Amino acid sequence: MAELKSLGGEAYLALAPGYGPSAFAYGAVRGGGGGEDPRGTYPGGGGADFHPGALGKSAESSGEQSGEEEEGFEAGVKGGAAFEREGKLKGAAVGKKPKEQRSLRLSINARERRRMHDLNDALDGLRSVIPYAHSPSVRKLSKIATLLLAKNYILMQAQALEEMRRLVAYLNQGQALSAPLPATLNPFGQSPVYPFGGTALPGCPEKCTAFTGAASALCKHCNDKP
DNA sequence: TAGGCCATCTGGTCCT
DNA sequence: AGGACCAGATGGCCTA
Repeated sequence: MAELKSLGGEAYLALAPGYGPSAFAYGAVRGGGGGEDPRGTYPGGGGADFHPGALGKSAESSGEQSGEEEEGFEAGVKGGAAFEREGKLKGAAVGKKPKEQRSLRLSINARERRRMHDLNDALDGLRSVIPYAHSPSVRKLSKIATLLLAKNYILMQAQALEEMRRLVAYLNQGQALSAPLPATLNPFGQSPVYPFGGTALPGCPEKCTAFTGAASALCKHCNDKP
């Protein structure tokens, strides 16, 4: 659970029942024992999971990797078996020769694989911007956990942004900062602690630079300065 | 061994 | 007709 502390902003970490605790345990417990994801990375996945078993199947059945459609093709363990059982294709393939049907089916399979790989790439991209622990010792977020965390993270950021806007609006009213902010406007507590860890600069009485280190376009005092 | 997660295959549906 | 998208089925791998 240690790595969970590095996540910060715990509000967005609250996952739906069934995913939150399990997701935590997944990352903490499994990752803690572990090292790198033993499953590795699938080819072309851009860092996404690679399933050894899937690789075997993929390498054997994938047109992408074995010379697209055919010859080296071996029916997949499941779908392939079903395909063999069916021995036919519905829809567009109806009326085509078996070899053409097979070629078409393999083409469709390859497209679907690419589509899913693209989807996984996108999920990896999403994981990369979610501030959960990224160390090798932490297990990668599952797909569902990634989506739920992303959703909560977005909500949290939106809420934080709204708080900041209200705070800036309050400061722009020209009221002295020495007076404690109303509770509703001071999410950071009684002391003048600012979200970005900056220190108020003496130049601006409104201390707006404390937030960004630069004069704020939203601060009337900064804007009034020559 | 059960449960979770995942990759792949497949057929159906919708859209261009 | 062909491609994209989707959901169900299947089986492999890993962890508790």
